[in-house]
Amino acid sequence: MTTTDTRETIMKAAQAAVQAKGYNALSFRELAKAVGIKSASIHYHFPTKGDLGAALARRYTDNAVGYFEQLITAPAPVEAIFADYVAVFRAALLNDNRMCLYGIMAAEYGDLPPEVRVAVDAFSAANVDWLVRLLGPRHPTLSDAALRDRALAIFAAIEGAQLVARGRGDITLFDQMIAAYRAAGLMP
Amino acid sequence: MTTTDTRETIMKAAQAAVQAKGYNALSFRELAKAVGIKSASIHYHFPTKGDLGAALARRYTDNAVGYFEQLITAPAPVEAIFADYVAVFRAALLNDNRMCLYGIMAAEYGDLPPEVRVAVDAFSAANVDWLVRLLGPRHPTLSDAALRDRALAIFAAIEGAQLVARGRGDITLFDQMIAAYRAAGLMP
DNA sequence: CAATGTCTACCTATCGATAGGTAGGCGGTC
DNA sequence: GACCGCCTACCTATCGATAGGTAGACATTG
Repeated sequence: MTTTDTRETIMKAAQAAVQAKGYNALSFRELAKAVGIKSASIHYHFPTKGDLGAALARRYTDNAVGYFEQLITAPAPVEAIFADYVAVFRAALLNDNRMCLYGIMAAEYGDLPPEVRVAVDAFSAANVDWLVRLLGPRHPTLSDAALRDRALAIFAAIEGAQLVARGRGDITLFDQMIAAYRAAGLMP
Repeated sequence: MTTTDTRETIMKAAQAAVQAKGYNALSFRELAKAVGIKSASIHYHFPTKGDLGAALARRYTDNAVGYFEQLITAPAPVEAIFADYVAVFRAALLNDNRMCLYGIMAAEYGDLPPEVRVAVDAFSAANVDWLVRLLGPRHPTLSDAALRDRALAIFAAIEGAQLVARGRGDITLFDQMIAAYRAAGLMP
C-alpha cells in the first residue's frame, strides 16, 4: 500500500469516527484496527493526534470549498444551488446519523488543540463567505455587515438543525426544520 | 459537609466541566480535585459516570422547565418572555464561553450511555413543548404539526447560534444571529 | 553489475499518564 | 452500635506517544 493510500484510508476512517463519536473519543488503537495497521503506524503519518485532527478539518474544509465552488458557478437558480448546499449537511445524517465534522468539533471546542481550532474556524468562515456570495445579489439593500450576519445565521441554523435532528435520530426532522426556516423567510 | 451539599457541589462542578469540554472529557479525578474530595467519593454519590451524566441532564432539564414555567406565567408580552428565554442560552456563553448542556451532549450523542441519551432527549422535548405553548396563540392559523416544526426550528436555531458563536468566542455574534432570525421572521 | 546507502512504511515492545471503578477502613453522628 | 460520608490503596484497561528494528524499493557509486 502506498503512502497516499494508507494516509487516505486513515483519514477516511478517522473522519467517520469523529463524525460519529467526537474528536475526543477518537483513539489511535481503534483507528488502527479499522485501517488494518498498528497504532504506531498512525503516528508515522500523523505525529500527534492534533496533527491528525487539524489535517482532518483542513481536508474537510478544502473538499467543501471545492464542491461549493462548483455549485455556485453552475447556471442554476439560487434556490436550487442552496438546496444542494443544504443537502451536503443532510448527507452527514444519512451516513449512519453522523454529524458534520465542523459541528461536532465546534461543540468540543473548549478541549481542542490550538491547531485544530484554527482549522475548524476556517470551515465556518468559508461557509459564510460562500453564502455571502450566493445571497448578495438577492439582497441588494442589505449592508455588507447585515448580509454577513444573515449568512452566519443561516449557517448556524443548519448546524443546529443537524444537531437536534441527530439527537432525535430522525432525518425527516431535519427536513422539516429546513422547511420551517424557508417558510419563515430565513433561507431561499 | 452534608450529603446534599457535596452532591450539589459535585453536580455544579461536573456541569461546568461538561459545558466547557464535553461529557467525554469529564474525568472523576479532575472533578474530585475541583470539589476538594477524592475520586472514590464521587462514586459514592454517583456509582457510574453514566449515573452522573444522566443526573446532570435531568437536573438541567428540571431547572430549565421550572424557570420557563415561571416565565410563561408572567404577565408580559410574548416578545419579552421570548427574550428572557433566549437569554438563558446567552448566559451559558457569558459563563466562560460555555455551551448549553444539551448542545454539547447532543453533539456527543453517538458516544453517550443510553441513560444519558434519554435524559438529553427530554431537554429538547421540554423546550419544544414550551415554545408551542408560548407561540400557539400567536399563530392560530398554523396546524399543530406546523407549530411543532416551527418550535423545533427555533430551538435548533438557537442551539446552532450558540455553537457557532462559541467557536468564534464572540458573544456579540450570538446576538447578531438572534437578531437576524428575528428580522427574518423566524422568532418573535 | 554488484555492493552500499538511504528512504518508506510498517512492525514489536514499552513508556508514563490517566481512565472508570472497587474493597475495605476510619471517624463522626444519630 | 449502626449508618453515613469520605478516605487510602489499589485494580484493570486504555490512552497518546516513543524507541528501535526490519523488509523492501530505489538510487548511487565503484
